[in-house]
Amino acid sequence: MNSMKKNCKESSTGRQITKWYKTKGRNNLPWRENITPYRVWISEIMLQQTQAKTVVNYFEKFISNYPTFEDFKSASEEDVLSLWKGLGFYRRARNLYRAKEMILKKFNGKLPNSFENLITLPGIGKSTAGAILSIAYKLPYPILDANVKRVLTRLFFKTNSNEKELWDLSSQILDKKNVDDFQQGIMDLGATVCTPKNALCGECPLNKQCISFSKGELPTVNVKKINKKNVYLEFEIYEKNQKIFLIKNNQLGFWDGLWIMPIAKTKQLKTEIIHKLSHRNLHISFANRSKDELKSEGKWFDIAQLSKLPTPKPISDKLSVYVQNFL
DNA sequence: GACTCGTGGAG
DNA sequence: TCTCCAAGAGT
Repeated sequence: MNSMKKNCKESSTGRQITKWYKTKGRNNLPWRENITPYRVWISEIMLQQTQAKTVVNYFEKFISNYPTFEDFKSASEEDVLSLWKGLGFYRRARNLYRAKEMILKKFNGKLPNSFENLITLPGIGKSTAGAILSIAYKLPYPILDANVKRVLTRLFFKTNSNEKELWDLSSQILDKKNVDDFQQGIMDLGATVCTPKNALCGECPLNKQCISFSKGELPTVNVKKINKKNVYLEFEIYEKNQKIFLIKNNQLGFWDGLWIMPIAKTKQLKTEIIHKLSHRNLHISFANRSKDELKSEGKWFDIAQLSKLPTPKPISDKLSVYVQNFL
């Protein structure tokens, strides 16, 4: 009896979110137009751990290259990485390629519409599967991204909440009859109203039932402390006849699959630039070398090719100097 | 279950 | 400048 009452109240919360979304949601996000499973899939992968604003340009560029799954079929891993250049978390791009190959081989070229099949695809976990099922197929599955987590922990005042509890809450408040709008709504609510700092509680449609709001206090969240390591890298620049020599990286433990310059085996700690990764601070320097010293396995690239080549940010920046001079 | 993967926005 | 943190998944 008690749980029935609870469910009733919670699904009304879901309807309030859906209602709020229809007038106050973000209505300028490209993946919300012309919704297809393919477009939802691409956007959801790009949006993992990445703010919507950052994704917009990458999504539009990707879609203009591959408007439909049919167009995407023949893309190579390198093609996908090129379109991912600068977006970060490049494993997503490689997994997107692998997933595409699996869809062709195992699912007859159609993105699955069942949870069990979706999560077998590389790069699609529980939350992304839930988003695809909800938004593309209108099936009531929960999602639990950073926005939903924040909204739920505050709404129900869950201090140091555990994942399972939040997944249960996410399932319970679902507006099953309007899952697509509801899911986008709860994410918008987290992104624009229930923000990490300076939340706009006065504008929140849930403020009357929000425990945190009534307490005038936010639940504590456990913050992971990251021990950042300093890494010193000297890149070797080989140039001849308007060409630059690069190697496909698989040795650093990050930037896998991207093209970089050969790395010098120097013990001298020099720093031209500091590039910050999520878990390391890279102290980077560059050294001009003559091609006689070249020993690495790699390829010479015309300078004209470099702008499209998948390279990590600091390498792209360095190479852009050559591109500028070349033009 | 802790750790790792990138880059940029925002305060 | 510095810190937090983002439509998470894989190992």
